Amino acid sequence: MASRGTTSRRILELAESLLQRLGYNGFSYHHLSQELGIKNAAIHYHFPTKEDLGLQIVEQTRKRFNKWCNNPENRILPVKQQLDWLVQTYHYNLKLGNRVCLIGALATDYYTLPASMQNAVKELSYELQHWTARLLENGRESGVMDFKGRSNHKALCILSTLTGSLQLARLLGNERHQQIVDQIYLDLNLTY
Amino acid sequence: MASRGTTSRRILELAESLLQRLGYNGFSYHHLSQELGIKNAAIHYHFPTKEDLGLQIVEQTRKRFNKWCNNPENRILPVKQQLDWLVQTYHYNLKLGNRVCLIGALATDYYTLPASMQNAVKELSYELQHWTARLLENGRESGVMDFKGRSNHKALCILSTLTGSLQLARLLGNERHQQIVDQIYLDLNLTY
DNA sequence: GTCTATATACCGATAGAC
DNA sequence: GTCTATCGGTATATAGAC
Repeated sequence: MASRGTTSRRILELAESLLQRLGYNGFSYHHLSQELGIKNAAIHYHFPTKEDLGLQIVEQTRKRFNKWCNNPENRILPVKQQLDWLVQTYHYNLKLGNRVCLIGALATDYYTLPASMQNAVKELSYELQHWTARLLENGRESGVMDFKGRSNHKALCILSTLTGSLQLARLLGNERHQQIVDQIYLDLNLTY
Repeated sequence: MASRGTTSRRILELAESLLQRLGYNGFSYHHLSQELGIKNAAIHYHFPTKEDLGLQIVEQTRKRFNKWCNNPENRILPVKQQLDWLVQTYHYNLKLGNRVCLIGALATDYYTLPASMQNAVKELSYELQHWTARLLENGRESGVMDFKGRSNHKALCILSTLTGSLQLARLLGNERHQQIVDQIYLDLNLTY
């Protein structure tokens, strides 16, 4: 199992990258072993099955997200800066090599995933949606931003947009992503 | 090659369904042959390689889209009805069994696709974006809808939202899709 | 146009030496 | 903790009979 050994971390990091670039069914232990300069048996030592590896990728992302959200320093940040952080998280995927977001990658492969991974990515998306809805609700109440309808629906809408944006960027050009983000801010009566 | 023989059409239809449910790397000739009650060699007779099959799926969708857009009966429809048609196209994927849209499915698998498919899906997304931008531009000029910024950016934003929405629906529940669509209409100062 | 049979490659995974 | 070696399964694809 993966704890914090260097090799484990290198495997996990590369696997996350490949998953978001090629999809869950698009990368293999062979890809990993070649690029890391080790044999596939070594990877199986750290992650016995591909399900173990995939699950840890999702759980790692969940922990990263929840850690940021629960950090008191971040919780007291102005609403707009918290939204900026969310948006930068997506933009970071683009910069790292046209990755799509983890949720989008796993959603399109969803019905081929082991149940443990399905449940984990469901949890992640639920937490993300909940946090974003609260953020927007606060933003509207405090007059920082403006939008119609329920904050929960607007949150779902914005998260869908960010998810789709990284995918369209692959087809229509990376500059499209920033244009879409600008439009989101415009629709919220904000400037990025 | 596939023309209009019954078997070819059955293969193409099932392959399209599997592609949008399981991803390009998530379905096989074995899946197809089992469900159609024929042998995988028969499928190779109609579609020699998986690339041939995948390419025809994309080209079929392109033709379907362009045929609708270029139909004079549809071109004279009120702007809102044309937008409704676009939105229903996405909703239809959901009804057919939680399919994601073709563009979303192929975008996440993009870097594992043969070049011919990459080019075809690029073309499709370009045509879709162009048509949607013109639709929104007309809608705003005629006072049917309202939004800030460039119509081209708003079009990209809405298409991203619809793409992501079918994916989030898998994780958060199908009812989320309609909520997201309602929000899109609300943001356009329209009612669905 | 569909079949049986098979070629070839790659996949995830394991046994056992070091 | 990493290696060599290999198993069993499945993938795409083809040859040739019917």
